[in-house]
Amino acid sequence: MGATAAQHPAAQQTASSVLSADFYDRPVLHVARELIGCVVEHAGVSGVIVETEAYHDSEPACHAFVGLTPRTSTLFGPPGRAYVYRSYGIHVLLNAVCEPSGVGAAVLIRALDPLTGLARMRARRGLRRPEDLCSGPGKLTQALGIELSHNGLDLARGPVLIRARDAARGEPQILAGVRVGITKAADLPWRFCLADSRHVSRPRPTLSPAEPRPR
DNA sequence: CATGGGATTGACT
DNA sequence: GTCAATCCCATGC
Repeated sequence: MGATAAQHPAAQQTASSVLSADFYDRPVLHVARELIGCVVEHAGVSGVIVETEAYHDSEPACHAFVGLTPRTSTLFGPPGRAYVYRSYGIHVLLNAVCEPSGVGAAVLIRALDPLTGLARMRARRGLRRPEDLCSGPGKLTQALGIELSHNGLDLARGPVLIRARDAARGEPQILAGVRVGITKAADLPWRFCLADSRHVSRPRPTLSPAEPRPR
């Protein structure tokens, strides 16, 4: 195969098809990168994923690092479910659970490019510029109406859905960098952003190509 | 049962 | 640039 990794079969579908569990049943870093360009939808409100981060129970920034507890049971459960939790007592964050049952891993959805339901997003977020509606993990759950009650639900069955990338648009240009807002394992370059997107969350950090060229 | 710490955001100096 | 809001949950007594 070429320098660009082959795409997972579950991602090679029409733009409207929902990603199935086997898409998520793979190394979380692969899923995090390939979720860029996919679409998150809830009740007709949707956006294109432009920023993700990977978390894995082998590193201390991941909630699952502490092992199986009531909180982490979703993370250790089957792939393709939503892991939704409250952050800083205020915000709700959405993740996609990855890797087989028994492994605690997930992709944090950090930013969307608003696609449909812009009026409802503005109603929930207040009048904002389009770049402010979904440019952060707490912002996008508010814009889409995602709540704690969605924790553990199947992302292939809804009400929160993730649809495959539109293959007709070609491979997205993806940059990698360190994760945002964590103190442990802060050096891992497990953040992925769509290059050139104006909808990425705040610090537009120093990012490097996700798939480095041979030297 | 008490405590401490966040995978953030928006308002303010 | 600084900082408070606010709640779930892991941990320890």
